[in-house]
Amino acid sequence: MIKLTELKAIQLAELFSALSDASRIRIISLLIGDEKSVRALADELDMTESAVSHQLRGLRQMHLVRARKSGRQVFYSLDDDHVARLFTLGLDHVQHG
Amino acid sequence: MIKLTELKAIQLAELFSALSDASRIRIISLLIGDEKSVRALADELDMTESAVSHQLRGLRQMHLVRARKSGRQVFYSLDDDHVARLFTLGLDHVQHG
DNA sequence: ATAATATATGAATACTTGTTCATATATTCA
DNA sequence: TGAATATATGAACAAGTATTCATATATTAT
Repeated sequence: MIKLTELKAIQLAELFSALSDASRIRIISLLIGDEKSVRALADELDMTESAVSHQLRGLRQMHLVRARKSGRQVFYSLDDDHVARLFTLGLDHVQHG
Repeated sequence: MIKLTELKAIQLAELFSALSDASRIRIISLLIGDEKSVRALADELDMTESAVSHQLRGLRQMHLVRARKSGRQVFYSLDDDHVARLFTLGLDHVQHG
């Protein structure tokens, strides 16, 4: 048993919420290893740039991705290695589930 | 970049969805290390047994918890160690975020 | 300055989800 | 058998969410 404050429980739930959508999961899978522009992501995901941009905002707010602006493009990458680790650990669970 | 089928993306999102609610996070935090009955969980969480039971069903379906019936009680525990690892990895991210 | 391109944002809508309440099932005890 | 206890389930409602569409901001090129 791990003692959690209500605040930490909410923050943890918010973190996992950020990963709880297939579009965001696919965005993260594309960002593992390199950075990509919004348009590149939208093309590969077959989503509108607007939808991708909305999702990226959520990921940014949870510090899962970071943005780097270059000219008129914005390149997104994973914010830290926790993200890829959560991703691959989750994938493990799904595969041996 | 990790190549994901759409099915796997959906399954991963479903896994994280199962962890995306503060009540379920608190349930899991209570189950790390030991098993607990539905009533014990409900008491500690200050939730109705019905609400806890509904949540446990979702966790069971995602293979995050398992049920052991003993008499008229049902004792729940974490299904495998992936769960606790996802939990503590998430907690890490929240704390050093 | 104007046009074109890349991204972000607000509002609206359709869809999903967590809880409550009432009820059902299962088990034990008298 | 009948009463009591523990858990599960279905329906319903409120609250949250992902996408679309229209529009806004920012940057570059002419």
